[in-house]
Amino acid sequence: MLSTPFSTTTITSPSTPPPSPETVASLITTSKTIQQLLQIHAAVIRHGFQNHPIVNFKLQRSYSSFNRLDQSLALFNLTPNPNVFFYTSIIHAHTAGNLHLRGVKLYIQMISQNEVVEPNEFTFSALLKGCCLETGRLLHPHVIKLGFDGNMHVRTALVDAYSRGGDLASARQLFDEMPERSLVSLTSMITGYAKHGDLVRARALFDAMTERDSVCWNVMIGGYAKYGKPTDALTLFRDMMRVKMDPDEVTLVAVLSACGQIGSLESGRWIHSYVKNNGIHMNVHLGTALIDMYSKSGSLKDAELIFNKLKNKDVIAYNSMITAYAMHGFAQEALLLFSNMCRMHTRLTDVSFVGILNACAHSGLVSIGKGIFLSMKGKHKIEPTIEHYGCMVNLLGRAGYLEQAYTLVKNMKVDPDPVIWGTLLDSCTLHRNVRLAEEIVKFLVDHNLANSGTYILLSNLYAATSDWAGVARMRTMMKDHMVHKEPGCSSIEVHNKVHEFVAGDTKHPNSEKIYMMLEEVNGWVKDHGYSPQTDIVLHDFGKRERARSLEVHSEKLAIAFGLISTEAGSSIKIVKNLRVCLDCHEVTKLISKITGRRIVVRDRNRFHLFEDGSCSCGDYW
DNA sequence: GTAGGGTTAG
Repeated sequence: MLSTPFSTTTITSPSTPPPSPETVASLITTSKTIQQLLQIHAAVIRHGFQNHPIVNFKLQRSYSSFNRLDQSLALFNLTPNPNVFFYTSIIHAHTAGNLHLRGVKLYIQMISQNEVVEPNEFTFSALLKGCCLETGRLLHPHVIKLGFDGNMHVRTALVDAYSRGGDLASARQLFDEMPERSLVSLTSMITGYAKHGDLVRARALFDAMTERDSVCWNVMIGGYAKYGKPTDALTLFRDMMRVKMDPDEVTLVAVLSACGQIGSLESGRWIHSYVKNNGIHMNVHLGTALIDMYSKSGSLKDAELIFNKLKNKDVIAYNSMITAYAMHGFAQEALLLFSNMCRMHTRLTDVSFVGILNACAHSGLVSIGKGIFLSMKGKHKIEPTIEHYGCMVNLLGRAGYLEQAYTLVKNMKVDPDPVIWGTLLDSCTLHRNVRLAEEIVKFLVDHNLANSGTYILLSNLYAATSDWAGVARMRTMMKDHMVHKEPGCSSIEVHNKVHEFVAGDTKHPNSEKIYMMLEEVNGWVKDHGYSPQTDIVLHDFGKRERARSLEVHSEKLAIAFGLISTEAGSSIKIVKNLRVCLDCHEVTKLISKITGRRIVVRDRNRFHLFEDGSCSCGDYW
């Protein structure tokens, strides 16, 4: 008791008169720790103030601020006839803790009990904060009926509820009909657009703002980062720095995510230095974002350094590190972290399993992977999603257990997606299993699920087994059922500028030189006895496809550009949106041997480090 | 004595 100002000076000293409730109330507000607050609370009871409305109110607020909702609610329940202040505050405590249903219940209680407590505009602000769309729609008529819809805070909270919930039309109408816009209401509307991927509308509002604070910058940058526009995110971040708006942790987390997507180690390191040089607190969000950035930019070592130093690591930080190990093919390290998490009784998430199953898949650890997959539902009570099935299909298929993989797909509880069928077909090609591939393709065609990739895969398989009649059949089928698949796209960063290539791309200013380099490369690899497999397949698949039959996979273009635009001997780093194909993988190995360059390719699934003719994945990916 | 906008992983 001696450590608190309360106990030493005011309450326990026998020589001074007992404190007034007002004095106690003001002491409560100044308490810095939960321990201090508990001591003050004890003294409150000792002095018989526990029924004092203001003292109880303040105690409740303080408990809420320390996230002690249990104590908060107990005080509320002890208070006879709580007024609108007390109701509003306890509702706010619940909604701030994501317990909106209980907040609404308290609201219903206040308006339906015998002696009705009239809610005010503050009550609705509290109720609407972070609520879901349904709750917002439910409360909206109440707001109108009581005449609070003209209040700036309430109106903004409504705009926010609709806009977060995805009813952007209603949000926009409320927003447009506001008597005046504020920075906060604008940000709320922008957040709605940004969260739901309408970055054009978000940006239009953002550009029209007359004042901007860090929050709205963060929303806009974060929107770009989230919706696969990392270069836009970085460009906007540079604009932010140019106008001397200081970035905070939230900004940097978004920017790091963008750096990771691009694989831009240089920009990522710059952000890391910015954190160090500007005394920005390394919280778990920022740490996790750095781990993610470093691992996706190819530096597993830096990711590990951050992870080991990071305080208060949560499950997300662990997941990121496991994913990092998986991406780089370090299954044993991933398994070690995974078992540490299990030992600490950390509540694992679905992402933990995506990470660890991928780690197993990349190393062919079939029985361990199977065991972990089974433990998901059994021990951890997590229902596998399509992604977990995807990992298992990859694990089983790559390792040659094709029938097991196919059975798993046929029996899983979720609908298979094109990616999972693609994975399965890939495995059939790898293991030359024409029969199963045909069965799968027939299934896909019958169910209207086939895309151009499906036919190309089967066609490749026929070609690989010299079944030219099969190749011809696929050409016809492709003409009849043309469905497009995601185009391959690779990027490379040279001198702080990202260059993007799609298959067959001729848009780059240096295109001519790039194709000349490619010719040279083709000559080299032929001299090394390699003949490309894919060229024979794509001859006359209709007009569009004919243009593409001359195509070169995007990573080859990126590598060729890397070869002509970087110094001899330096590493080349490529980021690709799809998985690297067998042909490109073989060719890249040869290029690394012939040129003596290290070539790092990050594909959709993992890293490949090509060095002196071999790849870190051990040809297993 | 009570209110409105932003955060990470596949």
